[in-house]
Amino acid sequence: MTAKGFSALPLHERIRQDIETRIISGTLRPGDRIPSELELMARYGCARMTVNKALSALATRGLLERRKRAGTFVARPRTVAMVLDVPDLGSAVTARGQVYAFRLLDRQISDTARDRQAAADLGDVGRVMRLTGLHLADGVAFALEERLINLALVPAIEPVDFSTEPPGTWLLRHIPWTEAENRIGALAASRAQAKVLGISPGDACLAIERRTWRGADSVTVVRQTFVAGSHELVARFGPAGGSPARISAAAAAMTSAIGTSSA
Amino acid sequence: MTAKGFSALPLHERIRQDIETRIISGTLRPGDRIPSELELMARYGCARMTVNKALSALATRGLLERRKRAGTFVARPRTVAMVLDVPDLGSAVTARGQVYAFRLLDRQISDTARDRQAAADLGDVGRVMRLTGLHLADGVAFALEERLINLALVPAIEPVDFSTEPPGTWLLRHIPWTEAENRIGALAASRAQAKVLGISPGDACLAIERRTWRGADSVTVVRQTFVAGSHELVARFGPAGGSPARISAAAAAMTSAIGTSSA
DNA sequence: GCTGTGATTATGTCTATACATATTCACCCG
DNA sequence: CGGGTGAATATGTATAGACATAATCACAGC
Repeated sequence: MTAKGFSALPLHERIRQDIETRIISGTLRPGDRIPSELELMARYGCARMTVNKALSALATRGLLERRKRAGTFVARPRTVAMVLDVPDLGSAVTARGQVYAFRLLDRQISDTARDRQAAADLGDVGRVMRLTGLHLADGVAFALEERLINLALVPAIEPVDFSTEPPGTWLLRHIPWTEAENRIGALAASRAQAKVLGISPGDACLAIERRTWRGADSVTVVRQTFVAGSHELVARFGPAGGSPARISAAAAAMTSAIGTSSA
Repeated sequence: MTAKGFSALPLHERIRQDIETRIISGTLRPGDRIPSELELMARYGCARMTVNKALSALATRGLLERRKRAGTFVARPRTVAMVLDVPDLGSAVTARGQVYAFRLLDRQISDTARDRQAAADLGDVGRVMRLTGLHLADGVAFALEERLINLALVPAIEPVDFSTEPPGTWLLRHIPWTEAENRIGALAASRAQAKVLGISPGDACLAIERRTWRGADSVTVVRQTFVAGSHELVARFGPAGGSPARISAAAAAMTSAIGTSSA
């Protein structure tokens, strides 16, 4: 693009966009070799470090592949790693203009020596806290949360009252973690789940299981069950700097060609 | 000085990891100001450009915020960004030791001038191809795929026979894209969806809608509907360089404390 | 013909320097 | 006392050169 007539952009950025444009437009095809840094440095009339900065950025983004001695090549797209935004539930609800609340349903202190399930989830860590609660938007339950917390690692949470702040937010603000894993799937609501969520048994739900570690120790394991349609996860891959405006314009749901979902 | 310790990683990478570790572990908290490039350059005993490379990388990743004259600050996290692996379905099935196959159910050529739904999904792009097909593992259907393809951008796909390669894989191998977005949710199977997937209407399904762009143009929009339990997405945040071995050991499912799901 | 080895080459990293740019801070003037 | 102005400061960009590293290519020797 570079709609700016002046050289508003730094040089390495213009070089990057120039090459990126050639890849996107198909002038450069996957597997093609692009000129060496020395050649590009002559072509753009700049130092090699400047060319290097542009090419390195494109390589980091996966558009180029660089091999020593061989040269720089347009990458062949393979499996893709996208960035998944995992928002705080309270913030997400508030951002939609609704009132968020968390209601604690149950709270128990257990021990991995007696509680085999907790031991399977957190490892043999000793005392654990088991929480069950509901996430509400405008007073309506949309997600059920079941959580295990390693009390040896987070003793300060034992006396906390979660009426003002849900446990996830409390942990996020108080306990740093070094690793986390989300598993995302779908399930049919059990009878008990359906009852507290106000839906029917067997109804579709989105299930997210999140585990966090601090170094080698498990901090918490949480399973959140969302009523279908109440929550959506968005993962992106694209130019640095966030989502283009186009995406929101194209957000109309794709209606099923098979199921003319009449309801 | 520049004591070349025999570390495998380059210096700017070690500096980056050092600072990143302090942020993630909480030693550096959101809003904290970190030392200036001049101070860090003295502390690490290197040139400013080396420190700059490390800090710029962290700023690009959103972990730091840099303001001229003011300094460099730990960014306040809005959402937690995790890395979501989006594997090729065929590879994923094969990796589990099953036989993968794709069966094309329907194929139509349409036009956004007449097909308002296609126009809503891809924009006013002219001719489009609409595909419907099934993904099979060991001969059993586990996912339904409904796809729209912008033929103006991908004319070469029009004569392709998808008996050997599903359309997603074909596109991945032939068409580079610059942006992609996944939306992940749950839904109840419609009557028609249930029929082709061999499940009952209303059964829980995991729904993934993926859009890809090349520059400003839509390439394809695809909606995949997975039978609940047949497919799981995994997103991670952790030390750079892949998944720790521990995760596979901790993969035991967390049984619901509420719903003693007897089936 | 095959293999190993060394020269060649392109990228990777790092340094030292210079100037540009944006903000903040302190000071001076009205 | 308030506001404008210039100096100080931290980052942003760019350069030129140096050495490191890895992969390839060509050639010599078996």
